[in-house]
Amino acid sequence: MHLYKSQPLKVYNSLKGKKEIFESISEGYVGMYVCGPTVYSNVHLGNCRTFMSFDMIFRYLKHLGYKVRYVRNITDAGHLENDADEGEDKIAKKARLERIEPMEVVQRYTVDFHTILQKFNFLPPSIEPTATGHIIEQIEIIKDIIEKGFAYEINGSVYFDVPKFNESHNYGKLSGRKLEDMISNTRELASQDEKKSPQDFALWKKAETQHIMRWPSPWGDGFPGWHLECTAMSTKYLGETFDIHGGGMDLKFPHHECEIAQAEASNGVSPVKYWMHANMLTMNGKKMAKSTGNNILPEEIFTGNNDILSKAFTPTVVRFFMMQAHYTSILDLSNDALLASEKGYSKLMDAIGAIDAINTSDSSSIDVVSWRQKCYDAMNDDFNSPTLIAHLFEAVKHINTLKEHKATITESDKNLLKATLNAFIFDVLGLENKNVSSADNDKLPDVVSLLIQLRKEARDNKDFATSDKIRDQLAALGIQLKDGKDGTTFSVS
RNA sequence: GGCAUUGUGGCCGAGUGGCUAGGCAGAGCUCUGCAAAAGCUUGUACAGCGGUUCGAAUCCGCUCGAUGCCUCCA
Repeated sequence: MHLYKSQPLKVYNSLKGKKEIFESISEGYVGMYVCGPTVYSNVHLGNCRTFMSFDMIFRYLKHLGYKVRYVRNITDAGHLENDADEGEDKIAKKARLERIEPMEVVQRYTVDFHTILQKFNFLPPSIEPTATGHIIEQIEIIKDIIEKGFAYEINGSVYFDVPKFNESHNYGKLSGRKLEDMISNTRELASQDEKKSPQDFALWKKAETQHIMRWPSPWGDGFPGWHLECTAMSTKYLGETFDIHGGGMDLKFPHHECEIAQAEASNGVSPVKYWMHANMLTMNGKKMAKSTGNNILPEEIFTGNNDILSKAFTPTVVRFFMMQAHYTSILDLSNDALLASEKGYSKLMDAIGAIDAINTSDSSSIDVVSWRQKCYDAMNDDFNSPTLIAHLFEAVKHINTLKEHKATITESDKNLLKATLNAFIFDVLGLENKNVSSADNDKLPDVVSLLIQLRKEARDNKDFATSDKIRDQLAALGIQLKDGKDGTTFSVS
């Protein structure tokens, strides 16, 4: 019944720097935590790629039969500007600039985040907790860490004592850094820093009087450090040790390194069995940055409203484009790449739509069973979606060959082929079928069939002026007719 | 400067120590009333320079380039 028993999965563990056989801590169950967005502006397309990678991973784990608890947080406090005036909270800053309440900022961009993800056909996580909803838990962890001697309070703020922690633990094991190197590479700053060591990081920050996002604590009014929320929420919902922790490559250090330190200091055990990091998205070969203008919002792709694009692209085409690269590779977005993906996606959907009409035989000239296993092998190899897609196009070729009666397939193989394609394309990759007509135009197939019939009659009478008129005018409406061995089909673009 | 990831044919992108990735674009053929679609055929790719090896794009070293990070603090 459970596929995971027959389909051994390997994942690349950033902590070890190699692929490992995936064995969940509790058989049949997977706990997965992914660092969610800081909701102070519209969700970045690069962020979407990270979350989409983990959406696909979530989907495949579920497909394998695991019961997955997927926790993805919303950071609505504590994430400070690192290059701004005074280390202001990103959300508080936005609120100040727009003269609205911080929670209005949070609400606006949380809604934006959910809207975009829905367009991309994301599955909702099992739990989507917020940092502000877990202040009490965070304070408890800080108390615990202080008690164990790995943190100190000074002037109403609490800092994690990294050198102390490093004496008995390994700070830097995830990012491959050594504390000594970090110390020698740190610029000497003017010594007004209240931290004992530049490597120390804040668990709790004292709120200055003008700081509006503040909570009471044993150390006075303040707010939690950014790294702490993830430790608090992952521990609360997934336990002291859980299976998978994911996030963007950019969070590896310091964020994830600090999470490990906090959890080990507090619980005495390493929090995560498999660390997984998704790689970055670039555009036209360069990093995406608002400052250089080399940046694009998801909505601008859906509308085509951006200078680098020649047209609009649907969310599912963008999703297909992203799935064509491995999640650990840098992916480069460009108009040409999206155009190529759009055509490939179309071809895939046309094949899906053509399966039902295929005639079956007593024997198969296609080995569907081993093809299916190749699809699983690809996904089992650290979620290799691009290789999976290569295999899906093999199936496309098979389907088209069958359509031309140049191959044969049995009824059961045909059903297996169809079920496998549906499972991987829609359940695992999360693509949506554009050929499935919506309620608004569900009469379209009948109408087009009528026109196809009229065109056939015209062609039979050698009235090519009429037949071409039907074909060309439908094409102008975005409906393409395709003449095949068994008559004419159509697709809508 | 340090750490990490990375550099594949016109474009996007997999992969392995010796055996086809795949998609898009291009070329030829088949089919077709003509197209389109589809099928078949077609590409002296693996940043550069050394090394290991019978053999490396795949392992090692160096060089060059790309991407991320270098800590809540000016």
